[in-house]
Amino acid sequence: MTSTDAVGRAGRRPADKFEDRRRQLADAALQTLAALGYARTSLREIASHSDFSHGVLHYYFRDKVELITYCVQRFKTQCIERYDAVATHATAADALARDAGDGLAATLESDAPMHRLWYDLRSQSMFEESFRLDVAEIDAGLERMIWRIVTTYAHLVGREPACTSATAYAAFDGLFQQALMRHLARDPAALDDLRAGTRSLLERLI
Amino acid sequence: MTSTDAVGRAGRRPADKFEDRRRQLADAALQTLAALGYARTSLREIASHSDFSHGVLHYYFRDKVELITYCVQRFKTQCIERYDAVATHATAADALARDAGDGLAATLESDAPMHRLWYDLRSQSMFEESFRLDVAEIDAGLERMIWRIVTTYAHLVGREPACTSATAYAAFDGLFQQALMRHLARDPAALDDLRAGTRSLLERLI
DNA sequence: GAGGTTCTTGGACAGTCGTCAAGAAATTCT
DNA sequence: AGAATTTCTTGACGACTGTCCAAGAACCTC
Repeated sequence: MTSTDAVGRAGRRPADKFEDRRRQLADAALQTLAALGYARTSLREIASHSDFSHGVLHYYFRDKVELITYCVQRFKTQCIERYDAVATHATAADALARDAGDGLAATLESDAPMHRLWYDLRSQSMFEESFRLDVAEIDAGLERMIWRIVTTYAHLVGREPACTSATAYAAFDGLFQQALMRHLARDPAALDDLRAGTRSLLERLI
Repeated sequence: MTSTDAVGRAGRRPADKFEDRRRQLADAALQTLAALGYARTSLREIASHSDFSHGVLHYYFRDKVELITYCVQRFKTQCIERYDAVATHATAADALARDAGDGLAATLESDAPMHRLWYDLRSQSMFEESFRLDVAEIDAGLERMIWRIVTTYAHLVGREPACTSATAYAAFDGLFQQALMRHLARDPAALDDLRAGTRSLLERLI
Protein backbone atom coordinates (compact mmCIF):
# COMPACT_ATOMS: atom_id res chain seq x y z
CA MET A 1 0.00 0.00 0.00
CA THR A 2 2.92 2.29 0.57
CA SER A 3 3.63 2.28 -3.15
CA THR A 4 0.45 4.23 -3.78
CA ASP A 5 0.73 6.49 -0.75
CA ALA A 6 2.24 9.71 -1.95
CA VAL A 7 2.93 11.02 1.52
CA GLY A 8 4.64 7.87 2.74
CA ARG A 9 6.54 7.63 -0.50
CA ALA A 10 7.77 11.19 -0.46
CA GLY A 11 10.32 10.66 2.28
CA ARG A 12 11.94 7.50 0.87
CA ARG A 13 15.23 6.67 -0.71
CA PRO A 14 15.21 7.92 -4.31
CA ALA A 15 13.31 10.98 -3.16
CA ASP A 16 14.84 12.95 -6.01
CA LYS A 17 13.02 11.04 -8.72
CA PHE A 18 9.75 11.26 -6.88
CA GLU A 19 10.08 14.95 -6.13
CA ASP A 20 11.23 15.68 -9.67
CA ARG A 21 8.12 14.07 -11.07
CA ARG A 22 5.98 16.10 -8.67
CA ARG A 23 7.63 19.25 -9.90
CA GLN A 24 7.19 18.21 -13.50
CA LEU A 25 3.48 17.55 -13.01
CA ALA A 26 3.05 20.76 -11.03
CA ASP A 27 4.61 22.69 -13.89
CA ALA A 28 2.12 21.15 -16.29
CA ALA A 29 -0.62 22.13 -13.86
CA LEU A 30 0.66 25.69 -13.65
CA GLN A 31 0.80 25.90 -17.43
CA THR A 32 -2.82 24.75 -17.58
CA LEU A 33 -3.90 27.13 -14.83
CA ALA A 34 -2.25 30.05 -16.58
CA ALA A 35 -4.00 29.16 -19.82
CA LEU A 36 -7.50 28.35 -18.58
CA GLY A 37 -7.79 29.91 -15.13
CA TYR A 38 -8.58 28.21 -11.87
CA ALA A 39 -12.30 27.75 -12.54
CA ARG A 40 -11.80 25.66 -15.68
CA THR A 41 -8.73 23.62 -14.80
CA SER A 42 -9.46 19.90 -14.38
CA LEU A 43 -7.11 17.04 -13.63
CA ARG A 44 -7.58 15.54 -17.08
CA GLU A 45 -6.81 18.91 -18.64
CA ILE A 46 -3.65 19.11 -16.57
CA ALA A 47 -2.61 15.61 -17.61
CA SER A 48 -3.19 16.45 -21.25
CA HIS A 49 -0.64 19.26 -20.87
CA SER A 50 1.88 16.74 -19.56
CA ASP A 51 3.39 13.53 -20.93
CA PHE A 52 1.25 11.33 -18.69
CA SER A 53 -2.30 10.13 -18.28
CA HIS A 54 -4.71 11.51 -15.74
CA GLY A 55 -4.35 8.58 -13.36
CA VAL A 56 -0.76 9.36 -12.51
CA LEU A 57 -1.75 12.54 -10.69
CA HIS A 58 -3.16 10.51 -7.83
CA TYR A 59 0.05 8.53 -7.60
CA TYR A 60 2.06 11.67 -6.88
CA PHE A 61 -0.59 13.74 -5.11
CA ARG A 62 -3.19 12.63 -2.59
CA ASP A 63 -5.95 14.69 -4.18
CA LYS A 64 -6.56 17.80 -6.21
CA VAL A 65 -6.23 20.09 -3.21
CA GLU A 66 -2.72 18.83 -2.50
CA LEU A 67 -1.77 19.28 -6.15
CA ILE A 68 -3.07 22.83 -6.34
CA THR A 69 -1.49 23.72 -3.01
CA TYR A 70 1.81 22.30 -4.22
CA CYS A 71 1.44 24.36 -7.39
CA VAL A 72 0.85 27.55 -5.43
CA GLN A 73 3.92 26.89 -3.31
CA ARG A 74 6.00 26.16 -6.38
CA PHE A 75 4.66 29.27 -8.00
CA LYS A 76 5.63 31.17 -4.88
CA THR A 77 9.27 30.03 -4.93
CA GLN A 78 9.54 30.94 -8.60
CA CYS A 79 8.15 34.38 -7.88
CA ILE A 80 10.36 35.01 -4.88
CA GLU A 81 13.48 33.93 -6.79
CA ARG A 82 12.49 36.08 -9.69
CA TYR A 83 11.77 39.13 -7.64
CA ASP A 84 14.82 38.72 -5.46
CA ALA A 85 16.84 38.83 -8.65
CA VAL A 86 15.51 42.26 -9.56
CA ALA A 87 18.67 44.28 -9.55
CA THR A 88 18.54 47.73 -8.12
CA HIS A 89 22.16 48.65 -8.67
CA ALA A 90 21.36 51.83 -10.46
CA THR A 91 23.37 54.83 -9.34
CA ALA A 92 21.01 57.58 -10.48
CA ALA A 93 17.43 58.10 -9.42
CA ASP A 94 15.94 58.60 -12.85
CA ALA A 95 17.85 55.60 -14.22
CA LEU A 96 16.40 53.46 -11.43
CA ALA A 97 12.91 54.74 -12.15
CA ARG A 98 13.38 53.91 -15.81
CA ASP A 99 14.79 50.45 -15.08
CA ALA A 100 11.98 49.66 -12.67
CA GLY A 101 9.32 50.70 -15.14
CA ASP A 102 11.00 48.80 -17.95
CA GLY A 103 11.35 45.73 -15.77
CA LEU A 104 7.71 45.72 -14.78
CA ALA A 105 6.63 46.30 -18.37
CA ALA A 106 8.92 43.53 -19.63
CA THR A 107 7.65 40.85 -17.29
CA LEU A 108 4.08 41.97 -17.84
CA GLU A 109 4.48 41.51 -21.57
CA SER A 110 6.42 38.24 -21.53
CA ASP A 111 4.70 36.55 -18.60
CA ALA A 112 1.16 37.86 -18.89
CA PRO A 113 -0.52 34.44 -18.46
CA MET A 114 1.50 33.80 -15.31
CA HIS A 115 0.56 37.16 -13.84
CA ARG A 116 -3.13 36.73 -14.51
CA LEU A 117 -2.88 33.35 -12.82
CA TRP A 118 -1.44 35.09 -9.80
CA TYR A 119 -4.38 37.46 -9.57
CA ASP A 120 -6.76 34.58 -10.14
CA LEU A 121 -5.25 32.54 -7.32
CA ARG A 122 -5.19 35.56 -5.06
CA SER A 123 -8.90 36.06 -5.67
CA GLN A 124 -9.49 32.39 -4.94
CA SER A 125 -7.71 32.82 -1.63
CA MET A 126 -10.48 35.20 -0.58
CA PHE A 127 -12.93 32.27 -0.90
CA GLU A 128 -10.73 29.28 -0.04
CA GLU A 129 -8.93 29.52 3.23
CA SER A 130 -6.41 26.82 2.28
CA PHE A 131 -4.72 29.13 -0.21
CA ARG A 132 -4.37 32.12 2.08
CA LEU A 133 -1.07 31.29 3.73
CA ASP A 134 0.85 30.74 0.50
CA VAL A 135 -0.75 33.71 -1.16
CA ALA A 136 0.13 35.92 1.79
CA GLU A 137 3.77 34.79 1.59
CA ILE A 138 3.98 35.59 -2.11
CA ASP A 139 2.44 38.98 -1.39
CA ALA A 140 4.98 39.60 1.34
CA GLY A 141 7.82 38.78 -1.06
CA LEU A 142 6.43 41.17 -3.64
CA GLU A 143 6.05 43.86 -1.01
CA ARG A 144 9.70 43.50 -0.02
CA MET A 145 10.79 43.81 -3.63
CA ILE A 146 8.78 47.00 -4.13
CA TRP A 147 10.03 48.40 -0.87
CA ARG A 148 13.65 47.84 -1.88
CA ILE A 149 13.04 49.81 -5.05
CA VAL A 150 11.23 52.62 -3.24
CA THR A 151 13.83 53.00 -0.51
CA THR A 152 16.72 52.82 -2.96
CA TYR A 153 15.07 55.48 -5.08
CA ALA A 154 14.44 57.66 -2.05
CA HIS A 155 18.03 57.46 -0.89
CA LEU A 156 19.32 58.26 -4.37
CA VAL A 157 17.46 61.56 -4.23
CA GLY A 158 18.49 62.09 -0.59
CA ARG A 159 15.10 61.55 0.98
CA GLU A 160 13.10 59.00 2.92
CA PRO A 161 9.96 57.14 1.76
CA ALA A 162 6.82 59.05 2.74
CA CYS A 163 4.56 56.03 3.10
CA THR A 164 4.55 52.58 4.60
CA SER A 165 5.82 49.52 2.83
CA ALA A 166 2.26 48.18 2.63
CA THR A 167 0.93 51.35 1.03
CA ALA A 168 3.73 51.45 -1.52
CA TYR A 169 3.15 47.83 -2.50
CA ALA A 170 -0.60 48.30 -2.70
CA ALA A 171 -0.17 51.23 -5.06
CA PHE A 172 2.31 49.48 -7.36
CA ASP A 173 0.29 46.29 -7.30
CA GLY A 174 -2.83 48.15 -8.36
CA LEU A 175 -0.90 49.88 -11.11
CA PHE A 176 0.47 46.58 -12.39
CA GLN A 177 -2.90 44.88 -12.25
CA GLN A 178 -4.59 47.62 -14.24
CA ALA A 179 -1.80 47.51 -16.81
CA LEU A 180 -2.12 43.74 -17.08
CA MET A 181 -5.85 43.92 -17.70
CA ARG A 182 -5.43 46.60 -20.32
CA HIS A 183 -2.59 44.67 -21.95
CA LEU A 184 -4.73 41.53 -22.14
CA ALA A 185 -7.49 43.64 -23.67
CA ARG A 186 -4.93 44.62 -26.33
CA ASP A 187 -4.65 48.23 -25.23
CA PRO A 188 -1.44 49.34 -27.00
CA ALA A 189 -0.84 52.09 -24.44
CA ALA A 190 -0.87 49.71 -21.47
CA LEU A 191 2.89 49.15 -21.32
CA ASP A 192 3.82 52.79 -21.78
CA ASP A 193 1.29 53.86 -19.17
CA LEU A 194 2.75 51.32 -16.77
CA ARG A 195 6.21 52.81 -17.30
CA ALA A 196 4.90 56.34 -16.82
CA GLY A 197 2.82 55.32 -13.82
CA THR A 198 5.82 53.66 -12.20
CA ARG A 199 7.84 56.83 -12.55
CA SER A 200 4.95 58.93 -11.27
CA LEU A 201 4.39 56.71 -8.23
CA LEU A 202 8.09 56.64 -7.36
CA GLU A 203 8.23 60.41 -7.41
CA ARG A 204 5.05 60.73 -5.36
CA LEU A 205 5.66 58.13 -2.68
CA ILE A 206 8.88 59.58 -1.31
CA MET B 1 -42.22 28.52 -29.00
CA THR B 2 -41.99 32.18 -28.10
CA SER B 3 -43.18 31.39 -24.60
CA THR B 4 -39.94 29.60 -23.85
CA ASP B 5 -37.75 31.99 -25.75
CA ALA B 6 -36.34 34.40 -23.23
CA VAL B 7 -35.08 36.80 -25.84
CA GLY B 8 -38.31 37.01 -27.79
CA ARG B 9 -40.28 37.20 -24.60
CA ALA B 10 -38.26 40.01 -23.11
CA GLY B 11 -39.68 42.69 -25.36
CA ARG B 12 -43.37 41.85 -24.90
CA ARG B 13 -46.23 43.48 -23.12
CA PRO B 14 -45.92 42.83 -19.39
CA ALA B 15 -42.21 43.23 -19.77
CA ASP B 16 -42.06 44.50 -16.22
CA LYS B 17 -43.00 41.16 -14.71
CA PHE B 18 -40.54 39.33 -16.89
CA GLU B 19 -37.73 41.75 -16.22
CA ASP B 20 -38.51 41.82 -12.50
CA ARG B 21 -38.13 38.07 -12.31
CA ARG B 22 -34.84 38.26 -14.19
CA ARG B 23 -33.60 40.79 -11.66
CA GLN B 24 -34.81 38.64 -8.78
CA LEU B 25 -33.00 35.58 -10.10
CA ALA B 26 -29.90 37.61 -10.88
CA ASP B 27 -29.84 38.85 -7.31
CA ALA B 28 -29.99 35.28 -6.06
CA ALA B 29 -27.14 34.48 -8.42
CA LEU B 30 -25.10 37.42 -7.15
CA GLN B 31 -25.71 36.33 -3.58
CA THR B 32 -24.46 32.86 -4.47
CA LEU B 33 -21.46 34.19 -6.36
CA ALA B 34 -20.50 36.41 -3.44
CA ALA B 35 -20.72 33.46 -1.08
CA LEU B 36 -19.02 30.73 -3.12
CA GLY B 37 -17.01 32.52 -5.78
CA TYR B 38 -17.26 32.12 -9.52
CA ALA B 39 -15.51 28.75 -9.69
CA ARG B 40 -18.00 26.97 -7.43
CA THR B 41 -21.27 28.59 -8.42
CA SER B 42 -23.65 26.23 -10.23
CA LEU B 43 -27.15 26.83 -11.51
CA ARG B 44 -28.65 24.49 -8.94
CA GLU B 45 -26.81 26.33 -6.20
CA ILE B 46 -28.16 29.61 -7.49
CA ALA B 47 -31.70 28.24 -7.59
CA SER B 48 -31.38 26.98 -4.03
CA HIS B 49 -30.65 30.57 -2.98
CA SER B 50 -33.90 31.67 -4.65
CA ASP B 51 -37.55 30.70 -4.25
CA PHE B 52 -37.56 28.64 -7.44
CA SER B 53 -36.23 25.40 -8.82
CA HIS B 54 -33.25 25.12 -11.10
CA GLY B 55 -35.29 24.67 -14.27
CA VAL B 56 -36.70 28.18 -14.16
CA LEU B 57 -33.32 29.70 -14.88
CA HIS B 58 -33.53 28.49 -18.46
CA TYR B 59 -36.95 30.03 -18.79
CA TYR B 60 -35.59 33.49 -18.05
CA PHE B 61 -32.07 33.11 -19.41
CA ARG B 62 -30.91 31.36 -22.56
CA ASP B 63 -27.93 29.75 -20.85
CA LYS B 64 -25.53 30.20 -18.00
CA VAL B 65 -23.41 32.70 -19.91
CA GLU B 66 -26.38 35.03 -20.39
CA LEU B 67 -27.26 34.73 -16.70
CA ILE B 68 -23.76 35.52 -15.52
CA THR B 69 -23.42 38.35 -18.01
CA TYR B 70 -26.72 39.77 -16.82
CA CYS B 71 -25.47 39.49 -13.25
CA VAL B 72 -22.29 41.37 -14.07
CA GLN B 73 -24.29 44.14 -15.73
CA ARG B 74 -26.66 44.33 -12.77
CA PHE B 75 -23.72 44.35 -10.42
CA LYS B 76 -22.29 47.18 -12.49
CA THR B 77 -25.37 49.39 -12.20
CA GLN B 78 -25.48 48.83 -8.45
CA CYS B 79 -21.83 49.80 -8.17
CA ILE B 80 -22.14 52.88 -10.34
CA GLU B 81 -25.20 54.08 -8.40
CA ARG B 82 -23.45 53.44 -5.15
CA TYR B 83 -20.28 55.21 -6.12
CA ASP B 84 -22.05 58.12 -7.75
CA ALA B 85 -23.75 58.64 -4.40
CA VAL B 86 -20.43 59.07 -2.64
CA ALA B 87 -20.76 62.61 -1.43
CA THR B 88 -17.74 64.80 -1.59
CA HIS B 89 -19.31 67.89 -0.09
CA ALA B 90 -16.65 68.35 2.52
CA THR B 91 -15.34 71.87 2.89
CA ALA B 92 -11.99 71.08 4.46
CA ALA B 93 -9.26 68.90 3.05
CA ASP B 94 -8.58 66.82 6.12
CA ALA B 95 -12.31 66.29 6.68
CA LEU B 96 -12.61 65.00 3.13
CA ALA B 97 -9.63 62.69 3.62
CA ARG B 98 -11.21 61.37 6.79
CA ASP B 99 -14.63 60.90 5.18
CA ALA B 100 -13.12 59.13 2.19
CA GLY B 101 -11.13 56.76 4.37
CA ASP B 102 -14.13 56.11 6.61
CA GLY B 103 -16.34 55.51 3.60
CA LEU B 104 -13.98 53.01 2.05
CA ALA B 105 -13.51 51.24 5.37
CA ALA B 106 -17.25 51.15 6.00
CA THR B 107 -18.18 49.54 2.68
CA LEU B 108 -15.25 47.17 2.95
CA GLU B 109 -16.51 45.96 6.29
CA SER B 110 -20.21 45.78 5.49
CA ASP B 111 -19.97 44.54 1.89
CA ALA B 112 -16.87 42.38 1.99
CA PRO B 113 -18.45 39.44 0.11
CA MET B 114 -19.60 41.76 -2.65
CA HIS B 115 -16.18 43.29 -3.02
CA ARG B 116 -14.40 39.96 -3.20
CA LEU B 117 -16.87 38.96 -5.88
CA TRP B 118 -15.85 42.03 -7.81
CA TYR B 119 -12.20 41.06 -7.72
CA ASP B 120 -13.11 37.50 -8.61
CA LEU B 121 -15.10 38.57 -11.65
CA ARG B 122 -12.38 40.99 -12.67
CA SER B 123 -9.88 38.13 -12.59
CA GLN B 124 -12.24 36.01 -14.64
CA SER B 125 -12.40 38.77 -17.23
CA MET B 126 -8.71 38.21 -17.87
CA PHE B 127 -9.57 34.67 -19.02
CA GLU B 128 -13.07 35.11 -20.44
CA GLU B 129 -13.40 37.76 -23.07
CA SER B 130 -17.18 38.00 -22.67
CA PHE B 131 -16.81 39.67 -19.28
CA ARG B 132 -14.29 42.29 -20.30
CA LEU B 133 -16.63 45.00 -21.53
CA ASP B 134 -18.81 45.10 -18.40
CA VAL B 135 -15.81 44.82 -16.13
CA ALA B 136 -14.10 47.67 -17.93
CA GLU B 137 -17.20 49.84 -17.50
CA ILE B 138 -17.37 49.17 -13.77
CA ASP B 139 -13.68 49.98 -13.55
CA ALA B 140 -14.25 53.23 -15.41
CA GLY B 141 -17.00 54.19 -12.98
CA LEU B 142 -14.78 53.47 -10.02
CA GLU B 143 -12.00 55.48 -11.59
CA ARG B 144 -14.29 58.48 -12.00
CA MET B 145 -15.34 58.26 -8.36
CA ILE B 146 -11.74 58.18 -7.15
CA TRP B 147 -10.82 61.01 -9.46
CA ARG B 148 -13.64 63.20 -8.09
CA ILE B 149 -12.30 62.67 -4.59
CA VAL B 150 -8.70 63.35 -5.60
CA THR B 151 -9.49 66.52 -7.54
CA THR B 152 -11.79 67.83 -4.83
CA TYR B 153 -9.10 67.21 -2.25
CA ALA B 154 -6.50 68.89 -4.41
CA HIS B 155 -8.61 71.99 -4.92
CA LEU B 156 -9.36 72.22 -1.20
CA VAL B 157 -5.65 72.54 -0.53
CA GLY B 158 -5.23 74.88 -3.51
CA ARG B 159 -3.33 72.50 -5.75
CA GLU B 160 -3.76 70.26 -8.76
CA PRO B 161 -3.52 66.47 -8.88
CA ALA B 162 0.03 65.34 -9.66
CA CYS B 163 -0.91 62.11 -11.43
CA THR B 164 -3.31 60.81 -14.01
CA SER B 165 -6.77 59.58 -13.22
CA ALA B 166 -5.72 56.04 -14.12
CA THR B 167 -2.74 56.11 -11.78
CA ALA B 168 -4.78 57.48 -8.91
CA TYR B 169 -7.43 54.79 -9.34
CA ALA B 170 -4.84 52.04 -9.66
CA ALA B 171 -3.23 53.10 -6.40
CA PHE B 172 -6.50 53.33 -4.46
CA ASP B 173 -7.76 50.09 -5.96
CA GLY B 174 -4.61 48.28 -4.90
CA LEU B 175 -4.93 49.73 -1.42
CA PHE B 176 -8.53 48.65 -1.13
CA GLN B 177 -7.82 45.17 -2.44
CA GLN B 178 -5.00 44.61 0.04
CA ALA B 179 -7.21 45.84 2.86
CA LEU B 180 -10.00 43.51 1.76
CA MET B 181 -7.73 40.47 1.74
CA ARG B 182 -6.36 41.31 5.14
CA HIS B 183 -9.86 41.95 6.48
CA LEU B 184 -11.05 38.57 5.21
CA ALA B 185 -8.02 37.00 6.87
CA ARG B 186 -9.25 38.60 10.10
CA ASP B 187 -6.41 41.08 10.37
CA PRO B 188 -7.80 43.55 12.94
CA ALA B 189 -5.57 46.35 11.63
CA ALA B 190 -6.89 46.10 8.07
CA LEU B 191 -9.56 48.80 8.41
CA ASP B 192 -7.37 51.28 10.25
CA ASP B 193 -4.55 50.75 7.76
CA LEU B 194 -6.99 51.40 4.94
CA ARG B 195 -7.99 54.70 6.54
CA ALA B 196 -4.38 55.68 7.08
CA GLY B 197 -3.39 54.57 3.61
CA THR B 198 -6.21 56.58 2.06
CA ARG B 199 -5.02 59.70 3.83
CA SER B 200 -1.43 58.98 2.86
CA LEU B 201 -2.26 58.45 -0.79
CA LEU B 202 -4.41 61.58 -0.98
CA GLU B 203 -1.55 63.65 0.38
CA ARG B 204 0.97 62.04 -1.95
CA LEU B 205 -0.96 62.06 -5.21
CA ILE B 206 -1.50 65.82 -5.41
C1' DG C 1 17.21 -13.67 -17.70
C1' DA C 2 14.20 -14.18 -13.32
C1' DG C 3 11.88 -11.87 -9.62
C1' DG C 4 10.52 -7.92 -7.23
C1' DT C 5 9.69 -3.13 -7.02
C1' DT C 6 8.26 1.11 -9.00
C1' DC C 7 5.76 3.49 -12.18
C1' DT C 8 1.99 4.23 -15.57
C1' DT C 9 -2.16 3.28 -18.01
C1' DG C 10 -6.90 3.24 -19.01
C1' DG C 11 -11.28 2.19 -17.52
C1' DA C 12 -14.92 2.23 -14.02
C1' DC C 13 -17.37 4.52 -10.17
C1' DA C 14 -20.49 7.92 -8.17
C1' DG C 15 -21.49 12.48 -8.29
C1' DT C 16 -22.33 17.02 -10.43
C1' DC C 17 -22.69 19.92 -14.29
C1' DG C 18 -25.59 22.61 -18.03
C1' DT C 19 -29.42 21.77 -20.71
C1' DC C 20 -33.84 20.47 -22.14
C1' DA C 21 -38.67 18.90 -22.45
C1' DA C 22 -43.17 17.32 -20.66
C1' DG C 23 -46.50 18.38 -17.85
C1' DA C 24 -48.46 20.56 -13.44
C1' DA C 25 -49.67 24.81 -11.50
C1' DA C 26 -50.79 29.50 -11.56
C1' DT C 27 -52.44 33.34 -13.94
C1' DT C 28 -54.97 35.90 -17.35
C1' DC C 29 -58.54 36.44 -20.66
C1' DT C 30 -63.20 35.93 -22.45
C1' DA D 1 -67.34 29.74 -15.08
C1' DG D 2 -64.08 27.59 -18.70
C1' DA D 3 -60.33 28.24 -22.04
C1' DA D 4 -55.86 29.97 -23.12
C1' DT D 5 -51.56 31.42 -21.84
C1' DT D 6 -47.80 32.10 -18.86
C1' DT D 7 -45.01 30.37 -15.30
C1' DC D 8 -42.80 26.80 -12.70
C1' DT D 9 -41.49 21.88 -11.27
C1' DT D 10 -39.70 17.62 -12.04
C1' DG D 11 -37.02 14.30 -13.99
C1' DA D 12 -34.15 12.96 -17.49
C1' DC D 13 -30.01 13.23 -20.89
C1' DG D 14 -25.14 13.26 -22.00
C1' DA D 15 -20.91 15.20 -20.74
C1' DC D 16 -17.61 16.07 -17.39
C1' DT D 17 -15.65 15.92 -12.69
C1' DG D 18 -12.44 13.82 -8.84
C1' DT D 19 -11.29 9.49 -7.30
C1' DC D 20 -9.97 4.85 -7.20
C1' DC D 21 -8.26 0.36 -8.86
C1' DA D 22 -6.79 -3.66 -11.51
C1' DA D 23 -3.53 -4.69 -14.74
C1' DG D 24 0.50 -4.34 -17.10
C1' DA D 25 4.77 -1.86 -18.54
C1' DA D 26 9.22 -0.36 -17.15
C1' DC D 27 12.96 -0.56 -14.24
C1' DC D 28 16.19 -2.46 -11.06
C1' DT D 29 18.80 -6.01 -8.43
C1' DC D 30 20.59 -10.47 -8.14
